[in-house]
Amino acid sequence: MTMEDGTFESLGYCADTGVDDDVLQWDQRADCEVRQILDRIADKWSLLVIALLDKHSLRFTELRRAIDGVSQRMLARTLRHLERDGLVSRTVHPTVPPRVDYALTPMGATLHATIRALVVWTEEHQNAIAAARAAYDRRAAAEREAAEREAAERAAIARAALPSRGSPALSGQVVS
Amino acid sequence: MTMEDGTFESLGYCADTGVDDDVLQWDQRADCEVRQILDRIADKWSLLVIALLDKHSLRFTELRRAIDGVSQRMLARTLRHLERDGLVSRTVHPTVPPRVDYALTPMGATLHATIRALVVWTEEHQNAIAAARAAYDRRAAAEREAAEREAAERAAIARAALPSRGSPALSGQVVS
DNA sequence: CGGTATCCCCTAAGATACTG
DNA sequence: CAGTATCTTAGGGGATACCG
Repeated sequence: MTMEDGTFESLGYCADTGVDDDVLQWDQRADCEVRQILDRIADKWSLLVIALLDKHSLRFTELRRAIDGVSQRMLARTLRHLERDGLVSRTVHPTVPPRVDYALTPMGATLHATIRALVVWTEEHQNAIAAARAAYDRRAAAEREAAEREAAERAAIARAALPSRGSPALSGQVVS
Repeated sequence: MTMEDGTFESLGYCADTGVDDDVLQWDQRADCEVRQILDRIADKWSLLVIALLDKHSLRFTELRRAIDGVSQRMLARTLRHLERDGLVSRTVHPTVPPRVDYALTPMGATLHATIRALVVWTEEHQNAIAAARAAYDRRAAAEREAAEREAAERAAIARAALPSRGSPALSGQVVS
């Protein structure tokens, strides 16, 4: 059985609260349906599959080869999910070497357009993001270094203040 | 140390291949930067944070309360990531009860707009998706049932064909 | 208040092997 | 070829405890 499904018992259906523009409402809804659908769409492989299928339909192995890095299991899983969601269609040709073609449904095609916008955003900002990361890391490194220097200094002071002989009977050894 | 980071050693930088429209190129790039950024954006909490911060800046605990379900650890992690990527800014007020405000950077704001498009898509299609899922599940259930009926029939036939006594010495029991 | 560090569990996803 | 079944592992993410 197992079914490896989920989706059903997660985050019980929360009735749509009408067309409310409030952002708080947005994330409320995000918690119910949007979140889940988005997670599926944006998962590791779905995007790639949708991207590839936008040009023309492909068979299983063609997708497998095109994606490079996806395991058989993950590709099958991804395709079944997308099929279940009505985003890709699966047509089996009962030939001798079995042939299965995957294609985008009309709905899948509209999703592709939307996703494309996100990808474009990412492409446009990837340099800015890389720069921000570099800056952040530089700052973090500087801070860490400063902290270490300070710690060393403190240790030196402690050493100087202590009597030449080591531990005075109990407690206090090197001090952290 | 641990740092719990990653990001660095994953998927070495792949130089941008110019502005090529080919879809194959798209997913190639998706494998390098887009994929990773998208994963961050679409992760369990980032979306919510960005959504909330779009209205006005918030402090840590305000976000914590607003999101409901997020652990301290995850919220902190998410915020660090978003800060590192230059999507949210973190300003510390050195008051007696320390106060830290988080806000969207300009880049974060543009991302919000883009994400919003995706959310709108999801909202517009969630009914269609739900319907597709229901249809798929119905089909699957029907198929499974049919398979079970067939199996039962086959078992009945096997039982009838077999002599009243059980396994004939070696091999062939129920036959697959 | 605003975090970081630690432990620990559980699921997602890769590798492998088998089936129709 | 087009999958499913099984095993195993990395890391996402919660709970808890402690620092500044």
